[in-house]
Amino acid sequence: MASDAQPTPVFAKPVTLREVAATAGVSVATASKALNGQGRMTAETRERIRETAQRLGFRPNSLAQSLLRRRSFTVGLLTNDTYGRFSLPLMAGVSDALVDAGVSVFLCNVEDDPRLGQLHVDAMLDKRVDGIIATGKRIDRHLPVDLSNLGIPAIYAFTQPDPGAIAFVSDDAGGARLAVEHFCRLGRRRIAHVTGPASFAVVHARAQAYRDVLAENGLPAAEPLLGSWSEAWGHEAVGTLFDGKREAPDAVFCGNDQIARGVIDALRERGIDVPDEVGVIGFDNWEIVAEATRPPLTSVDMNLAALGREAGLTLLSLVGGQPAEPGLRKLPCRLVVRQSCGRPLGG
Amino acid sequence: MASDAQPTPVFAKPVTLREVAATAGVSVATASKALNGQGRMTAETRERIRETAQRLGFRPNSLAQSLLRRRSFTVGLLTNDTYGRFSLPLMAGVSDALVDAGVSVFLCNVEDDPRLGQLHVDAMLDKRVDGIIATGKRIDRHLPVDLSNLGIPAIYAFTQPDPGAIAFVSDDAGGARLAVEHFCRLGRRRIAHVTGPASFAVVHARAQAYRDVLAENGLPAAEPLLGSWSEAWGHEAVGTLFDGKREAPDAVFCGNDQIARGVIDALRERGIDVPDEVGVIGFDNWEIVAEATRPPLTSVDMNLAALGREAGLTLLSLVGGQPAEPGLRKLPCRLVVRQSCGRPLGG
DNA sequence: AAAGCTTGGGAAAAGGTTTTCTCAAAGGAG
DNA sequence: CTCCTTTGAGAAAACCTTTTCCCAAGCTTT
Repeated sequence: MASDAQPTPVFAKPVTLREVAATAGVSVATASKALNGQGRMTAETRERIRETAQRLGFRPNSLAQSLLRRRSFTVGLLTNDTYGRFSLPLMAGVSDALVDAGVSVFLCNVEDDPRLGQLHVDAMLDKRVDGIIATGKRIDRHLPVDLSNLGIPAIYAFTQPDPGAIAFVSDDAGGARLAVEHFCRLGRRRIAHVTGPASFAVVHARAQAYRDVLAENGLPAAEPLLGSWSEAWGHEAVGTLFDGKREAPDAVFCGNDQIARGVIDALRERGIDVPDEVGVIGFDNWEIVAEATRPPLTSVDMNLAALGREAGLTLLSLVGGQPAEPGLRKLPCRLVVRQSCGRPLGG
Repeated sequence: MASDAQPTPVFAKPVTLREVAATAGVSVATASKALNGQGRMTAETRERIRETAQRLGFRPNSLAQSLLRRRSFTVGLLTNDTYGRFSLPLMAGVSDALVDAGVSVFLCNVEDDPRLGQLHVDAMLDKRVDGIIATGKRIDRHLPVDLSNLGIPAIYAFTQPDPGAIAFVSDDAGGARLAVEHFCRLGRRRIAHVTGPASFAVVHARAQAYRDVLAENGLPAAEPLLGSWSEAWGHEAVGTLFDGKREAPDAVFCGNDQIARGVIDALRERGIDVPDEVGVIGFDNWEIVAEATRPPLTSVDMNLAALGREAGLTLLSLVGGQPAEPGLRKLPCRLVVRQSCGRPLGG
């Protein structure tokens, strides 16, 4: 073995099947079949070839295999979520679903730039990805790419799909129900809703669910307070809710964890106890925020990893030729209970 | 099989060079040369072939090209930073550096699981990536993978490298200097340092720089307060700093933005004004936190995108056969000034 | 007019693997 | 002893592109 004598890292050529075959004294065809458990040969021959491949450190060239099989065992993941707040859990789920099938993931950040999007989509197509998953940071906006008529399957996850496509999204209304119903169960009667801007579809979906649950429970529905997704807005909204002109709420359901954080901070500044006087629930379950609030924040988790997992598995079956019904699939959220809601009132 | 009568979109076979050649009435060799600007032929022939390729929507099969060129134009990015706090800016930089060279990035999250690491490294090797970049969430910990003797170049960025490898890291001492010198320039005299646990190498590097700058400026150095990276610790540390037994600081340099956030909140609770009475600087410039603090937080930015860019470019030159000196390359940090330090005192 | 050069384009190999044929030898049946 | 079947393994095509060599025709030079 000459490879012992290299001082600087010399990048050795990988060993090929041809070399394995030559070393084992068989043809490449036989070697291939031996390693893949195909064909017929004596157990002794098969074992000898396997042992040789092992010893030489042979690994089949995936490029050659892909060329032949017309499948690259790669998929592209497109995102415009630069900070990865939503992308990363989702990506982890996708990757988790695919790694067992030997499929790797190209991550492409397209920002909101159609040129960059086209660039990356072209690169994916050139590399013959088996499929594409598009993901974003909000459900009601389309990525700056056109994924129709690409010749390969595309799946949308947590982003606005093309018509006729398959998309996985979180069930925002369901998530909101979880939160408000939780408040109801705990005996809260005056539940407020502080959320993001009206330009977001989820704001309306969640607000409607909020109203529905209150109606179902015979509770008064205050008009949701729309603002921005920021801590500052949560802080400010408390000023509106507790201005003394109206009956103060005993629970606040917030559109995201940052708003909830702002709400909790503002309540503390006013000397209002959380959770004893007012319960607070957030949305997104952004752990690093939810766990840092005092008290730790109960929050709705969108199960993005599971969403990614489902998207990955569905893409896989699509690539495998299985037909799949187009349409929007809503995946349930779950409520992560921490300490910002307390125990049942008067219970 | 019901899949014969396609209800779902049929995925058409991509058009090959052979088809382009046949359509244009030339050989594949000529077609290839025409499209790559190689070989000699009449301008008319070349143009006809180009036009045909265009019309048919031909795109060269990257797999076949890679097989021939023995370069896949892909690299693997390994990370254990699940939340992507550090990985994503870094990844954006890597991607940015590589996209122009037509190189795509496989993102692999290996958690801290050696088995998962091996799985992903094997997958990368099978897919014949041209190189690998390893990145993590702290500089003094090694990823659970062995990247030596892989036969392809590997670069480390923001993680502990193997000996003899090339690594890019942030200059933490330099970053700390920036922060403390900024305080000095503003006329702060009693500068405290609240930072993370002693188990982190960066804690010591920054603390030493903190002491050095104070010594250089003839200022008293208090012992740095070591704790966790959390808001809660920042909050708690204020209790220690402002216990009345010692002279209260007029500036706090924090080990990260969350600590700084905790410090600022605690100061507000005590009625101590930031920045008038006490200036605060954070580390990491995690914008979503830094901009949400009141007042917005001045923070040291590690330039992770630039780090990723450098790592990407270096890997590219390594892949291209250029030699490169092994060793640790420290890239400078920069101070992002917001409003938590105020203007020069008495200025 | 013969020899050499240029021009335009094609044949074929290479890259590494899988799969379908094909074939020789050995064994069994009649 | 001949014919057929099974067994074990190899040859070659296929996947798609690039590149090196090669060749024929037309042109120039002497």
